Amino acid sequence: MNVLSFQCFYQKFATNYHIAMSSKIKPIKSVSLVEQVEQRILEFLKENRFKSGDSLPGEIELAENLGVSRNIVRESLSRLRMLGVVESKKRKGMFIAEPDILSGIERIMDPDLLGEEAMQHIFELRLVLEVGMSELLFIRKNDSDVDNLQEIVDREANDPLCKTDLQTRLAHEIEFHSYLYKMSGNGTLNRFQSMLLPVFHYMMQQESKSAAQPKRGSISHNDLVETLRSGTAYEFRENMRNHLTPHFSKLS
Amino acid sequence: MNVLSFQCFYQKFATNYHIAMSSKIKPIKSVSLVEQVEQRILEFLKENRFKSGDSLPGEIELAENLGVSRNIVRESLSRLRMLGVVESKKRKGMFIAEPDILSGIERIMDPDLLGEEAMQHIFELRLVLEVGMSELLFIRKNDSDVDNLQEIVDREANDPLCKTDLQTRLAHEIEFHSYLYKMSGNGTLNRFQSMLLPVFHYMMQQESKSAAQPKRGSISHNDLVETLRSGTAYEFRENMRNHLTPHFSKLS
DNA sequence: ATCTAAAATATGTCCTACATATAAAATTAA
DNA sequence: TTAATTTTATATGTAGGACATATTTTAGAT
Repeated sequence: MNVLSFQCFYQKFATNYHIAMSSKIKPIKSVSLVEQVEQRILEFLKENRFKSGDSLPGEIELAENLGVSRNIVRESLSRLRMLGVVESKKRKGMFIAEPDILSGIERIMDPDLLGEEAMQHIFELRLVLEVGMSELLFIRKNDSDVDNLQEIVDREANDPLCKTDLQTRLAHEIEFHSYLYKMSGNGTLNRFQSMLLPVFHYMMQQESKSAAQPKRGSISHNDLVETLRSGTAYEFRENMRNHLTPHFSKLS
Repeated sequence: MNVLSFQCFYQKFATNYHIAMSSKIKPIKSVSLVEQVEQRILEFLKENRFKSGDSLPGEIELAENLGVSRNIVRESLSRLRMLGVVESKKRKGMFIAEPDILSGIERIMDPDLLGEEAMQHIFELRLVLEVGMSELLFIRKNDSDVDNLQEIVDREANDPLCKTDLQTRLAHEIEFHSYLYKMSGNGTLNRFQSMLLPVFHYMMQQESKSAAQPKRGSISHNDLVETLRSGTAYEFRENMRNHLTPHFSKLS
């Protein structure tokens, strides 16, 4: 299917150059043309429900009908391309694609970019996810998963550096928990966790630096594996909560 | 602090117009200049740790030193602006800002844009969050929160339409659960949930359409409020899990 | 009919010019 | 001298034209 008739889409955009503000006070931030066009295109794509693969009008046609320069349209499309909403091929044109929920997050999930508050939120989010994830794990776990997890735990237990080196301990910690996300069978959740690692790593170091008490919960990784093998989702949830107690106890 | 000395940043970018592929096979997707520049700028911002508010070089200077046109730089910066990594003022130039983790998601969280798999992942994610959220609620709840929640539940119980109209039932359902996120004290989590609503709404309608059995768990909203008032985080977690049983039971 | 070469086309990139807003400087008024 | 006002300088915002590049389609040759 090809996208035709953009009439409703184009309506009176070319005439209204500036944002309309009938009787209201002037807004603080005047929205740039790029943002307006971006929103306009997004709304259009939402209203008419295009299938992935449908083709869009060319940039020039869009620009002419919207009454803006091709540059503006290109900047808007560049943003949508980043989000995965559209794709473009050299001579074919632009197509609808299925957006990637995490493509935006992926770019900015970094301790050197995010603020302290955002990182705190993310760290809490991680705790929430790991406790709430239990049900998914029990629905989708299989024997080889548990075996692999057991192997990870054994490697950790036999690593002599684990007692002394924080980095080593962190690496094992991350490997274990990462595998849980993988087992969840939820690709988005799994990818999110892997993106979250730098922030997680940063927060853990901060934590160990300030408190100087890397006290662990009474539930070990090994206990968790055992619960996963022969326990219930309900038990695993509470054990995970217990395992994460050192982190929960720092919240306020 | 002003950003000076971009030497390391600019290094041999102007010379290498195309991506280097020394001995490897040609990649499937040749990365566009915009993406390269976007990545380069992001890396630069990560490596040197700028405070929010630091000023960046102007577009023209960036373009010249990177060996690309101003258009390319502008498209890249437009993306970063969308993510909230940078902000720009008319005569001042561009500044570092604290990125918004959810700005990308906000734009695409729509049933008409996302694919079925993505929506399934998001729906599962919602279940995970609400079960895992319990601890945050008990850490941050206060009396007025519980009262407000009780009021929401009472309104639901006294709404006669609740028995017959699916939309009404959904509205109450959403109001209740939304308030829980608000109570979590985690702004990012709360905003995420509000963005998630359209997808949630869509999935619930799909569910009620297919199964025609809107059977509820044995735990009601009223039970959850009571648990929140005088129970423990542990009890609330399990009650919430029970409340969501109709949804969990459809997973595979 | 098959393979090959040329043309057509939409995106990708570059360039120049001007519009616009606003901080900073210069000027005038009190 | 100080305060208010006007002017100027500057970086982003927008416009439009030109060419590069890749790839589909068409035309042509074997």
